[in-house]
This record gives sequence, C-alpha cells and structure tokens, in this order.
Amino acid sequence: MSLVLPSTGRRVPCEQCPLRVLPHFRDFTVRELDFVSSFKRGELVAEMGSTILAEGSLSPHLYTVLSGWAFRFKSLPDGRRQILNYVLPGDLVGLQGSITGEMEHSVEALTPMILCVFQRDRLDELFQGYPGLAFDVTWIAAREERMLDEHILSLGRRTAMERAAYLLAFLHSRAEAVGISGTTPLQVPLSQQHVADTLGLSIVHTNKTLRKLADRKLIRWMDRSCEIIDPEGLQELADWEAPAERKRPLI
Amino acid sequence: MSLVLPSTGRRVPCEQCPLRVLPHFRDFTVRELDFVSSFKRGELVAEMGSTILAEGSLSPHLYTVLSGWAFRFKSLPDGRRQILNYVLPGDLVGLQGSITGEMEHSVEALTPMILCVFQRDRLDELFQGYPGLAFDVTWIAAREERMLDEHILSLGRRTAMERAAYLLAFLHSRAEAVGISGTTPLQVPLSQQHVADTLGLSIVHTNKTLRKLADRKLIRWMDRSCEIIDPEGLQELADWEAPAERKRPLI
DNA sequence: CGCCAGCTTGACTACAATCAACCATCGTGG
DNA sequence: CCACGATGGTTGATTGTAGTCAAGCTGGCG
Repeated sequence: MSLVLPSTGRRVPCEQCPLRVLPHFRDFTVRELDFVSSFKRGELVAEMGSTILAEGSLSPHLYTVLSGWAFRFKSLPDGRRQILNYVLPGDLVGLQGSITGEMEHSVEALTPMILCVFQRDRLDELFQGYPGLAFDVTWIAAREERMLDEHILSLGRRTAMERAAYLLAFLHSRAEAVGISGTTPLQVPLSQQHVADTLGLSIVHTNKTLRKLADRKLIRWMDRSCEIIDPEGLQELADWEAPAERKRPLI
Repeated sequence: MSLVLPSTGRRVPCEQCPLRVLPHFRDFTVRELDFVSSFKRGELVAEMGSTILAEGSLSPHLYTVLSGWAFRFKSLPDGRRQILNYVLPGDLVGLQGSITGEMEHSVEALTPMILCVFQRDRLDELFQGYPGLAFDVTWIAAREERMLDEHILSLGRRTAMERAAYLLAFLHSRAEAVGISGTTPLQVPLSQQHVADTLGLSIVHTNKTLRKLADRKLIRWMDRSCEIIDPEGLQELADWEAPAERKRPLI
C-alpha cells in the first residue's frame, strides 16, 4: 500500500521476504525456498485500478501478492458485475487459470500493489520435484474453496445487513492475519460500489445498509475506505466466527 | 441410481471402473492405476437422504462417487440452509476436509449412492510418489473453485428466473458429461426445497418461478424430480454457456 | 471555476418473503 | 379397508425488503 516504482526488476529476494517472517506462514526447507526463489521471475508493480488478469485471457503467469489489495470478479454478458473474493498479501493469484487453461475471472487492484511473478509452465516442475510445495498449492486451493463456500452461504441466506457485516468482519479477519491493521482501526480500501458488487445489492441499498452499520458505531465510512471500528460487533451481527487459521503456506 | 445392497465389500475393481471408460476421463498410467487401486479401501453404499459427511466432523475418509447424486451444504447457526454445489459420479468428496482438517460443510445423498472409499492419511503418499495424480487433485480443486465462482455470480447478479434456469442448465451439462441422461430427457433428482436452498429463495417463490419455466416448456416438474426438456432454452434464458470440459482426471 | 467520482437521501415500484390454505400421493397402523 | 399423518407441490393475499429513478452534496483536480 506504499511505494510505487514503475519498474519490473526484482527488489525483494525470497530469502528476505517480508511476509515469510510473519508467524502466520509455515517455514520452508532450504531446498523449497531455493526452488521458490528460482521459480520467481520478477516483480510486477500495479497501479490502483489496474487489471492484473483478465477473464478470457491465457496468462503465462502466476502471482503471489507481496503488498496491496485486489479483488477477483466475473461479469454477465450484459455487464452486471459480481465480486467473487478479495486478494491480500500472501495470496496466490491466477492458479485457477494456470491449471484449467483460460482465466474464468478477472483480477483488479484496489490499491497500488507489488506482486511476485512466477512462470506458469514451471508448475510441473514444482509438482515433480517438490511434493511438499505441491501439497501447499492444493492447500491454498482448498482454502479458497472454503472462503467461497462461506460467501455462497452469505449471499444465499443472510439478510443485507448480515451480509455487509459478514463481509467487513471477514476482511478484517483476513487483514489481521497478515499483519495489516496494526493497533489503529483497519482501513479497508473499498468503494461502496465494490461492497454492492460483492453483496449482490444495488449501490443505493448498500449505502443505506452501511449507514445503519455506521449508526451502530460498527464502522465508519470515509472516501473509498471503510474503517472497521468494532470487528467483534460485526461478527456477532453476522453470526459468523473467524476461522482459527493455523500456519499456512506461502509460495 | 440403481442397486442398493447394504454391505461394504469391494465390488468394482478400479481396473474395471465403469466411469474410467467414459471418453470424458483421462487415461492413467498402469503405475497410477495400481496406486489408486491400492488407495481404495472399499465401497460405501449410502441410502437416499443419508449424510455422507457432516460439518464439524473430522472424517478419516475421502470418497469418489461411483453412482448417484449428492449435494454439499452449509447452515447458519439458526438453521437457514444453503446448498453450495452438487456432487455427481466421478467427483471427489471430502477433499477440503482432508486438507484443511475439519469439515466445513456437510454432504447428503439425493439418491442411493455408491462411493469408493479412500484413506485420507495416504494422501501424503500420493503427493510424494505420484506427481501426476497430485496435479490431478489440484486440478479437481480448481474445477470446484470455478463452479463456485459461477454460483456466486448467479446468486449475486441473476434474477430468480435466470438463477433457476442456470441451475438446471448447469446440472444438465454436468450430468451429460458423465453419461447420465441418455437419449430420453434427463431427470434431476431434486425437490423444490433443494432448488430453493440452492438459489437462496423461499420455497413458495421457487415454486412460482419453476412453474414459469414449466409454462415455457423448458422443464417439467414431477415428484421430487425435474425433467429437463429444453437445456438450450435454459442456457439462453440464463445467458450461460456450458464450459467445454476437456478430459478430466478421475481418482 | 467547473467537472467528475463517490456518497447520500427521498419517493415510488417491483420482486420476493411470509402467511395461510389446500391438494395429491404414499405408507402405516388400527 | 380406511383413517391418519407426512411429504411435496400449488395458489392467493399481504407484507416487507430491495431495486429504480431522481436529485443533491462533497471534495479533489485539471
């Protein structure tokens, strides 16, 4: 969420990855780390609002987010847009496309971002020589699946208020896990249009719903950003518990 | 969808698996087939309506569906239920739980079923010694993710009619791919309550929506079963295209 | 200064939930 | 054999949630 230099060089060696030191991520063996390091092709610096991956394309790359926020989305032919999930530091982006062939969704940056770039065609090598990492990749896919299951439950069976509360509690919990948030209340870099496209609501109704949350002092809305004041209150309202995330892999 | 004998023996050797011969599934090497065969512990015969896996449990097993239909679902603490996806022959069930630890959703049989039973703790072995199969497992997870993405789009941005049409077109396309359906119109083994819990609608409204589809001669509703008369018409109404599924793995 | 993006609010409409019956079919037990 | 209760589907009336339309506000920026 900070520096943006329009270059493509490599600035962060995997051995000094700022994410890897977080207690949240599992340790790698030296051999694994060496491979990941050689797997990395460089870094991609993306501006806020730019498209990282586009639906229908066939990207040769795969990314891990080093810093910044993004979201995955799909659109209907007539333009209606639906946000599928959010992408935070440590997340793998483009795995689905790498495995299935063509991208079935797009990814757009919510903030300036830095991403590690991997070569999709070396994924084979990873599976051939590094079963531990191969398992990690599957683990990451299973984690995404779990999140999508939750979103479907929310979209299908929660009321507008509950959905909004769930979304914000969810994002808070994810940001906290990767050490964004600090002591001050977390600022989520969203517009109300993003919230609407996530919850499956119109902007107008989203606005009215968020106002109610603000009136209850659970959040505070600022320009293109939501301050999470009371994450526990949001969880309670949504009747949702943040999963106890154990150590997870980082590729 | 046919025979049901309450035993647990092994009746179908992997080498003679009725699914494996379908053009839809990729060929295995002899070594891979041997492993899968040894990975298989037996068969589970499940009655219609029985629970295969339960949310919150920690199952030691992993299954592949040999025959029959099932669905995955989650519930809110107050009982509201949401169906997440359907499970058809050739599908892997319980992978998420095997990788993440605890099951985060339940699975229930829509028809009598036969499932191949695998030992979860031998998944390591698979990743260690069979990179091709490991990749297949990841492929399967990515495929599920793609389906969930579609469902989220549908739930969030399609109208009730479009959602219903999408669901039925989707199920038709999946059934067709695994050779259920034959020449006669496909019968989908659902109650209207299942449809409601999938689309995030009330039963009453679901009923009215399905009537409209029936009036347009796209489907015909019978007791606990929906006959898909015009799959193309449903696709068109939902503005959805069935994915061109290439050969896929079967474990 | 004026435009644009993002947020806000009110009035009106429409889609979907809830409530309340009612029907048909099927399996069970008196 | 029939009465019953249960399951699954159908329909109409009423209520309420969310969508659409329309206007206006604010702050940033060219």
